[in-house]
Amino acid sequence: MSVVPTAVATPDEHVHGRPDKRRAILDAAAQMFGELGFERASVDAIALQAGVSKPTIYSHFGTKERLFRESLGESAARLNTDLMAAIDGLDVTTRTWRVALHALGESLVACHQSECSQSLQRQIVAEVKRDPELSTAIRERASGPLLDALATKLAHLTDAGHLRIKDPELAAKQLIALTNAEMVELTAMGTRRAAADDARRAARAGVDAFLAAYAR
Amino acid sequence: MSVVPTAVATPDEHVHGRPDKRRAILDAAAQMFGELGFERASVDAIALQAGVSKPTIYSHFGTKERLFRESLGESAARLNTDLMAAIDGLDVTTRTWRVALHALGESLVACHQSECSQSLQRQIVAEVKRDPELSTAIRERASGPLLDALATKLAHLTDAGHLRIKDPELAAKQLIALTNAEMVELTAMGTRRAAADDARRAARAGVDAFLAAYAR
Amino acid sequence: MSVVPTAVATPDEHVHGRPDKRRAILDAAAQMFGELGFERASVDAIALQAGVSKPTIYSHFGTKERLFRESLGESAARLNTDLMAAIDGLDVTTRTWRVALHALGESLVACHQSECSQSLQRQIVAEVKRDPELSTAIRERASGPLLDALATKLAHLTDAGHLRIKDPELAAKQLIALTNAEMVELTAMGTRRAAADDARRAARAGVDAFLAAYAR
Amino acid sequence: MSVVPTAVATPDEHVHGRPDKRRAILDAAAQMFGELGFERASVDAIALQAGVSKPTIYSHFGTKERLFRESLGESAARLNTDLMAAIDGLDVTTRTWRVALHALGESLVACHQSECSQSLQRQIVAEVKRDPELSTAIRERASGPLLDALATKLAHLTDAGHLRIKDPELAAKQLIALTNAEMVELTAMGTRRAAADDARRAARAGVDAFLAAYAR
DNA sequence: AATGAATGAGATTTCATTCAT
DNA sequence: CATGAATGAAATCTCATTCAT
Repeated sequence: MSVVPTAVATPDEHVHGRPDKRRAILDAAAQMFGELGFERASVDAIALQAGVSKPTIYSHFGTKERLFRESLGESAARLNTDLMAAIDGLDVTTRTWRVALHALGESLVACHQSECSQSLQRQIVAEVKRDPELSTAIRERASGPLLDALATKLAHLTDAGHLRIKDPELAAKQLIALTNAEMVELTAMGTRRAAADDARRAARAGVDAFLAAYAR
Repeated sequence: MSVVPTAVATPDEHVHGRPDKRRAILDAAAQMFGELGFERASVDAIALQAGVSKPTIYSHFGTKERLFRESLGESAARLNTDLMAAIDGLDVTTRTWRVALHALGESLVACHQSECSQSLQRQIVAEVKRDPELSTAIRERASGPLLDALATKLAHLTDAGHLRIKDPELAAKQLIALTNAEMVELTAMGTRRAAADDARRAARAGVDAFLAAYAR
Repeated sequence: MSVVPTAVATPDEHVHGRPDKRRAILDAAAQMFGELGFERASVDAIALQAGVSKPTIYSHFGTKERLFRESLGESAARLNTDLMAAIDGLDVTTRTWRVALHALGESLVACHQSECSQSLQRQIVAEVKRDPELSTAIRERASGPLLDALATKLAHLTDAGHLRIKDPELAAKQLIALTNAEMVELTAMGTRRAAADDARRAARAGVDAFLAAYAR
Repeated sequence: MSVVPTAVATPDEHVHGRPDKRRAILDAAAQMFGELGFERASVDAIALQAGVSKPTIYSHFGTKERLFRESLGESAARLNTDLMAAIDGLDVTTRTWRVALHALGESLVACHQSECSQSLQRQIVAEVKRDPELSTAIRERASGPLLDALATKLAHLTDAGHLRIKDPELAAKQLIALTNAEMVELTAMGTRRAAADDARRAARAGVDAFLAAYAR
């Protein structure tokens, strides 16, 4: 059902070939797809970059399309790990929860403008119309869990009496939207990294607005 | 300096060819590029769709790349017109400014999920890395004016004592971010249109959060 | 019968259009064909260079092929004029006929490495297989008359008791062959001009060999 | 440095692909380029003639241009082999050296009007302006060695007291020029083969003139 | 008579994919 | 299992040539 293959979730059982070749291919694919997009990244170039032959790629992944999906799945998983780490780090019990929320905002912004996230976003947006399941896959693997975790934290903050939130899931989406509100411009649509100061200020401004709306 | 050619701004002076063929080509290009993206949309297909021959396209636009840019420029201009109309419609003087702001939010959401906007966004995000000037061009033609106009309106609302906004430009970005916060999920990343009700509710929720943060 | 059209021989009666346009086209054609050859010289480029529109070219010459032939015809005629002038200048009656013959050799070499001659040769050799009549046309317009005139002069020198030649036509060919013997290398196959000194020395060496063979 | 690739000099080490396909491609290329020239010979036609697919050609040679160069290199090498064989066959020690020199003249003429030589000449002259290095390459591979070998032979004949030659290199060029003096006309600029008798007579006439100039 | 505009045909080149070894 | 070699299909772009004005 999920587009992202099981092999990503359980990389121990290798479907095909030596795992190191598989790794090399996926790394090369992530790089090439990230830089050039699905169409412009040629299987030849990926094979060259990975140091394997083209048929090896095909024996492992069957199709350029499937290789692409697996590559995206990996990137999404990696990004998700980073984001979840940032959210898990939010301590809602301390009195300094506001500071912690600001720190979380900065982490979200940092993740958002990471090379991994930017290229992932580019690839998905570019190809999602051709393969709408990508949307589902990514939501299940990255956005969904992220929002859930964040919503849970916000609910806790509400329970603790710090915030006044009725729909935590909605609030989570709004928090993310607010922290990223300035990033489109600062990163020139994902073309370049924003200066560290600018990113921090943008995150702070987003969290501030969020607090203005929801703090008790 | 601007990537978007002058012909878009002043469509009266036809650069080349009979204007109707040029129109047909641009329409076909907008459709094909919108559906398939730059790479997968072939010039052959565009020519077929436009009912002209391939060389006609090349004699008008010289390059697939240039045709793409002109097509994007047109879409951006069209989208900009719609958005500006929505913003200009916001009456900040009446006592019912809250109602008006909610209506504006709905308009923004409607524009955002219009086919034109969605496909424009797809195309830009997909190709901006290859041609970073696209980012500048679009900001100058669409996002920039839109944000300026919206910021001005918000400043007026602040002047009128309704809102409490220090940085209107930032607030404008946040308002847009908030109204769109749920749209990514509702449109499945721009893959489908949201139900009218859902869109309205999303817009309302965004404006409500905005008001919670900034209403005096 | 002749490939080269009458219009070249009698440029007064213009077949089509104003003669100045015709001139401009032929000049542009000579230049483009000379630089790029028949295939690579596009009619577009010739029209641009001539400052006329493409249909004008077609209304004057009907076909790229015919334009090419007329252009070659003109070049051949021009080259022939130069060569005939050089040969006519040979005074066989004076006692200094050896000096005159050396001067003639130098003239032949000079003509041979003129831009006109080189490009003419390139074009003919390149296209003669596709259109063998070119060979006939050029022989009739340039090589033939040249050889005849030169043979006549050599016959006169024989009559005057200076040379001992049985077959003047053959001797004429040999004289030309000898003066050009070194030119292939000196001009790098017509790619560049030889230094004036080298050209003169080559001509002298050729005439010397000719005299060694045929002087009484 | 040399345009002609090493693969021609050392055809044992195959650069790419199975050697037989490479051979078939080069044979087809030699034929098509020889008949039609660089521009008019399409890669499609060469692939068809060779019985391979177009991408195979590109995987072997990378570019039409490179295929052309390799093809020319082979032709030049083949022609050089023939010419060197003819020259090596000249026995300068016997009393019948005059007969041998006439035989050599006939061989030179025969080589000159061979299909290989004619088409090689056509191709080089046609393309040398676009790629002047062709001139160097051919001189190094064919004309140069030929002239050297011939000059050496002529020097030997001078040493043996048969000829009186100061500059053997120059004399070699002149001998070739003289034997070919009539061939331009006899072959109609390389369009057709001369009758055997005519070719023999032309060779004889050229050698006779040479002897008249240089025999002691 | 001259032109802007249009086109059918064909050029080179690249790509994802599959055999045979 | 991995690969070198091969290919069908399709891409962008150019050209000589012709209408309609």
